[in-house]
Amino acid sequence: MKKEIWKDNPLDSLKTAILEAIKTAYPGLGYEYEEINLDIPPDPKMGDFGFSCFELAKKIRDNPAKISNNLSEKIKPTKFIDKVCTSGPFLNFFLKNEIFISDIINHILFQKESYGRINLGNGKGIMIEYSAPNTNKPQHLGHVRNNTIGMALSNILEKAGFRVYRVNLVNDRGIHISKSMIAYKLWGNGKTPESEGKKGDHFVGDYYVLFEQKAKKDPVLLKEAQELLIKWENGDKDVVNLWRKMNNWVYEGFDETYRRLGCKFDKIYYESDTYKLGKDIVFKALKEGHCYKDSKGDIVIDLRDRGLEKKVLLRKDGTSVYITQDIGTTVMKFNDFNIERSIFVVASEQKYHFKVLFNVLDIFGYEWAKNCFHLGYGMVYLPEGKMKSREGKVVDADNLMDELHQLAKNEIMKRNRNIHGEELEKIAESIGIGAIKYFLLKVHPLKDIFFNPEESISFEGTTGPYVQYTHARISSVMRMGGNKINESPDYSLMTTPEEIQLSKLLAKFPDIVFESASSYNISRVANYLFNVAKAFNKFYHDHSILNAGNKKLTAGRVNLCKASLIVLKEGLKLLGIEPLEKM
RNA sequence: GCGCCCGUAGCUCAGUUGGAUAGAGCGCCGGGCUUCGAACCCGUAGGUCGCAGGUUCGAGUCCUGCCGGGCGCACCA
Repeated sequence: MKKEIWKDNPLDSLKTAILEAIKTAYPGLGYEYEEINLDIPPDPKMGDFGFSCFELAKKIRDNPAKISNNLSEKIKPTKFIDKVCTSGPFLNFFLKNEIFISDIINHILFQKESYGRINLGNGKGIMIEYSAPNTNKPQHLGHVRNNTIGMALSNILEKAGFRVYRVNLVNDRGIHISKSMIAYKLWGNGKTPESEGKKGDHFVGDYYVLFEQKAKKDPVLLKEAQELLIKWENGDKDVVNLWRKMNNWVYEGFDETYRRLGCKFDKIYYESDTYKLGKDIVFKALKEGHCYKDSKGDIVIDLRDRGLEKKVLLRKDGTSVYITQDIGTTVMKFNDFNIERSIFVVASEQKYHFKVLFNVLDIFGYEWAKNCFHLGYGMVYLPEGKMKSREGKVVDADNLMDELHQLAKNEIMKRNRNIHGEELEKIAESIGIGAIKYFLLKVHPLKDIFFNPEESISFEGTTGPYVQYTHARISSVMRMGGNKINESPDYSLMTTPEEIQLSKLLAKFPDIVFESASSYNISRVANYLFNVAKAFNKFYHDHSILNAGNKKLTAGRVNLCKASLIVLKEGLKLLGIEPLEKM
């Protein structure tokens, strides 16, 4: 972490002043810029920003209160710092508000959409694999969480200065695919998604569910599915053709779901392609002695000295297992792209699998194996428990989006906002999908989510629509006259707690991007945006902007609105939620 | 049984990487639109941070042990 990362941070001069005071007071002490962390004191009466001296006390082996006192004498008021005072071990700063406000607003208005960009990544390549659907069923709420996290993380890392590559890995082969194929062969009667007027992934998914129902009573069906899989592996023409036809139906369905969610990929990997490379690599590793053939004939690797178990890498009949394909895919990723790090966004239930995978790759001699990271997010549960595709017990992604679209539409019409026709549909879509995304993103990715359809997604409080509403509200003020202000602002007139609080929060945006990107915690951005929106709404409620009674004050407040608009817009874009001008 | 994750207000969640008096939203009760968007704002009530120890100036946060919930531990992907 080098200083250049923070170049864009408006609080830079405060941090620099503290560092210089430390260097003057304690020469030779190795204290670094990035160790300086600013707090916000519990009460504004105590100061605008604070620095605690406990860390220093540890290094110097002295009383933190004494250090704080000592430092306070070394820091003189600057154009920026009004007053320094101590409160025990805390060194508190009062800023010259008009300078602070004018600095931060000017900074944001100058930076525009690049405000918040930091240099954490320094242009380094990073890959994010997300979504990874199976081609035997439509996507459900769990996939939506995955897609939403994957997109947001990609955007945030991009903002943090990484070169991000988004990829998908489609699980298009295996016994589960054979099951829907068998069901279609037996009961499909030549129907197609077109003939039934159904989305392709739903059409295929119905046969998968049908198979599971029938297979309960007729075990022969499972055998048929297994035989079909072997035929597929042997390249049987009819089987491969049917496989291709049904997968294409599914892809057409997925395209529609991805379009609505806004999923974009630089490349899509198919396991039907990558498993072959995986096999080659395992055979090579066998020759090199990294793994061995056990008494049954399976190729096995022994990971017990790494605290793991033995793991089969290839079946005795030469067919691949799950990990074989992932070995191939991961090697292919590092061959295809110039990346330093590879992130796998996959549900946390697969934690062990990835631990094994990364260890195997490490043993095989790939130095980049230590740069693979599994971002395992928590499960999504329904009130009745875990979602189960094979029983059809899921919250379907497409239905959910339709439902929220409709709810949003009702809300708009209730407010009678002169929004009609195509525009109404477009805005309802943005709000509905924004609500879903925000609902999933505001929770820490590691935590499980319990989804209650009746109460989970609302349009009030800590929600996507609340943030979007604030954005639309500011946009409206701009339309109503904000954009036509020519007067130059006088920031010394902006002295209220609401104006100061909002400005302080806007100044935190680059810090939030940093924290979110370095910990892969997308919920930080979501919660920060809520705080910004809340601070804006409070400010808006308490103070008049266009009718402030003083043109220079109006100009200042309009600029504060513009700066807030930029932060909200950039923040929403990071989350993959569309900022709206009207709603 | 073994391994990993999670326990914070009635419910859903934050908690700036160990810092000042633990915060929001929803819900309940009450208040605020002839004035820039009320999908908004304000107030009241609500807590043994699962329990018990430990580490230190300081623990919701770190270590240990319990309790409760989840997820893994296949030639399924």
